[in-house]
Amino acid sequence: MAVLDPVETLRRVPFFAVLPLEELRALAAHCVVRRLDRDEMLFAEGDPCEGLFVVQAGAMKLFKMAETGREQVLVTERAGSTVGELALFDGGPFPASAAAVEDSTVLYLPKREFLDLCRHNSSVAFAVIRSLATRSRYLTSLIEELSLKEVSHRLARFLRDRAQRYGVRTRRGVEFPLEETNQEIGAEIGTVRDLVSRNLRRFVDRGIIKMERRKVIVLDMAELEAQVAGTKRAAVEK
Amino acid sequence: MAVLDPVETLRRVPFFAVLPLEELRALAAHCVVRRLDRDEMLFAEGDPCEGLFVVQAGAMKLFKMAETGREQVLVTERAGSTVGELALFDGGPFPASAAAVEDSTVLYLPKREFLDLCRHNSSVAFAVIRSLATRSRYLTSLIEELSLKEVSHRLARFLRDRAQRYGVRTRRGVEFPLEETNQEIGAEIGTVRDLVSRNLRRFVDRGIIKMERRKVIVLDMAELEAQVAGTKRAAVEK
DNA sequence: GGAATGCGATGACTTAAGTCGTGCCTGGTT
DNA sequence: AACCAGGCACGACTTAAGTCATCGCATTCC
Repeated sequence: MAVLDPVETLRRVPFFAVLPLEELRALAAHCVVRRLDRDEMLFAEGDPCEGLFVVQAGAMKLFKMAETGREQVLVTERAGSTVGELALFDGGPFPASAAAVEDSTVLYLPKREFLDLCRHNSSVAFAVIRSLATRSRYLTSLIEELSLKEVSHRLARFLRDRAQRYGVRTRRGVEFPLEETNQEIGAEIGTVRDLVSRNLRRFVDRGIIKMERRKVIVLDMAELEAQVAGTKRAAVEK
Repeated sequence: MAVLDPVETLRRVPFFAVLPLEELRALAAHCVVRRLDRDEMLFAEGDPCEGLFVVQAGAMKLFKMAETGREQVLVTERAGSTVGELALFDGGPFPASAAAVEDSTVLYLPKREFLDLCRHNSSVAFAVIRSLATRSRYLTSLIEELSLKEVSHRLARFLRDRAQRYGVRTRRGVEFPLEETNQEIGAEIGTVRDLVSRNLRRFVDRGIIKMERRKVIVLDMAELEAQVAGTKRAAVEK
């Protein structure tokens, strides 16, 4: 794989995209590249935050972990997304941990340079605001799911999202690969390995999906959507 | 009650506090005051967002509601806090509903004026960024609680927060009023009325707290703290 | 060709969470 | 004083969620 150009990476970040080339170059000059193997930690919850990370290749997950080992993924960021800006802005420690989901590279931009840029360039600041708002909106919907929906609905939503993003329409239905283990899916939708397995099987039994090795085929998209819409019990029709 | 001064209200908002008096006056001139009775809705999830609301008196809750009627409070904002800025920045509809927790008044500032201000005044923009970051941090901790902690721990945290904010140390322990109904507490910590009742009783039985009318007395703060720290089962000592 | 390993499947069980119904206070209203 | 409504208490029950242990199948690694 060719060495990636830091300038191109920065340009993919929504709030740097507005900068002219020479400013991007100046920023890139302050960046340090870091490679991470799969599952390697980028930082841990509680660590002090000294700069901004930009995902250049691969993917990073932001997650909370309980002493029991159970984990909840907050968000997974891919190329062109940033990690750690939250702690950077309010000055506190990282609110969650970050680790590579696959082999990845990230750029590290020291706090100082980034904050100066935000302070002096209002179009960057404004774009940062927009991206923080989008993130808050996402967190809000995660709270809604965890609090008001059951595991099966969260799993249905997860599958539907994958189908929309990576799905290919074939004569059998909408197909997409499922790389992660049940354990990882559990961490994303807020439950454990076992329940992911059981609920997947339930979907298969009901003819909503079909599973082949590391691949899912959605047979009945309408029914999958209906599952997503569900809420906790009592919503059962009378 | 005397009529409140809009300028004073705006000055309490962290990201307006930096403005000189004449700018605050100019902003205030664009504001419309609105009174709400307890439980009156300010806006509903999905409504388009046309401006920013600033709480002047009373308190507004931001919440998600399921068809079953079950509700999850995201955050409660009091005087000097804003409501609705999230949708304003990313241009989407409101991600949650808002209603008055008690009789309240809010200022309404049209989108246009506020966005212009953010775009042209970088110190306001920067302060907005900081407040969005703080809010995200809060949402993150709510997700952690909902996903990784049990109802009793969430209730313990709720009680501890109240004790810290409103508690008065007496010879019996730390006392504070508990205005809300079990229903409302449930909506805040992500459960139903019944479980709040049962878990409160459990704390009373164990001698951690004592309840009198609309008042709570924390008898054993150390134990309450220990409860807050807990996670889901398996963490039980062996 | 095993041996080790990690993951998925699954049945049996335990427990927290949630539901339902009833009855009792308490505070406010007329 | 009598009444009513809202909220709380509580016991009995149901169910989703989670735990545990076992088995089997691929992959990978010597």
